[in-house]
Amino acid sequence: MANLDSIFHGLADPTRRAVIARLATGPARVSELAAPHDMALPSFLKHLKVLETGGWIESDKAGRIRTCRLKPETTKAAEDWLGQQRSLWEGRLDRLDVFLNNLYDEGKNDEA
Amino acid sequence: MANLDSIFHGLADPTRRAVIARLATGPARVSELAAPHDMALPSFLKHLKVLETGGWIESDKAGRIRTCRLKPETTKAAEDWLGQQRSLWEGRLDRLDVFLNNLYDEGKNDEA
DNA sequence: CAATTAGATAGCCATACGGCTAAGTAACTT
DNA sequence: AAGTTACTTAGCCGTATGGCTATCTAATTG
Repeated sequence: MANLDSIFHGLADPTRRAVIARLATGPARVSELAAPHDMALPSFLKHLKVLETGGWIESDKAGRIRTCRLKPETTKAAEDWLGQQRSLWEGRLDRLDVFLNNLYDEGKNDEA
Repeated sequence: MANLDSIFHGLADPTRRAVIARLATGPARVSELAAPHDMALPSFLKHLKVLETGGWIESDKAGRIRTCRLKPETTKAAEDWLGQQRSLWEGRLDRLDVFLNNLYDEGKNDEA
């Protein structure tokens, strides 16, 4: 599995996110992926390379056609990391909740 | 809201992810955030700046102490984008499912 | 076989990134 | 008032990024 640095670096560019979104709907050849993007092919190929390094895509070549497809498990790695932060955060809210409930309970004790 | 480029760029570095993870457990001052990281303070401050640009953190200063806290809504922006790709992908699987079911139904027609 | 197509590679360029040191400022502490 | 603390700013340095053109190879097509 690619490391988180290269996974997130893959997402930090609109061209690359567009490629991922396109490939999420199914495989495509290089020229088809490149077509919507107003840049020279070698520039675009660098983006594909970054996506490959990040574990977002894989490809193989038949004749002169290279077909790329998404590796959707990489999405999971990214989502997992974000989810862990969320649970840290929500755990914190939980503890705040406990804290506030304790305050409330103490208030009730004061009333008694 | 920060754009997706800067949001994901914020995550593409281990120091910055560690800061986010730390802040997910609660606010902290700059020196406290910097302590675990073996780098000069100005280098570390650049990372904080990247996180601020990416909408991951905000801060304010009381006396000479700057306190940073997480902006957890930014996690949502990142998760939302990933979720959209997932639903594209899963939508594709759904359509594949429909396709396979159609094949199966046609098979039944052949039997009849 | 000649021409075209699909992609790959090499290398140039400007800017961004991620590290550093040195020096500055503002706020406590003594 | 002097010293220390907590950042802050300026600026240098090497590498990475993201764009380009020119050129190359391999596979089809005519």
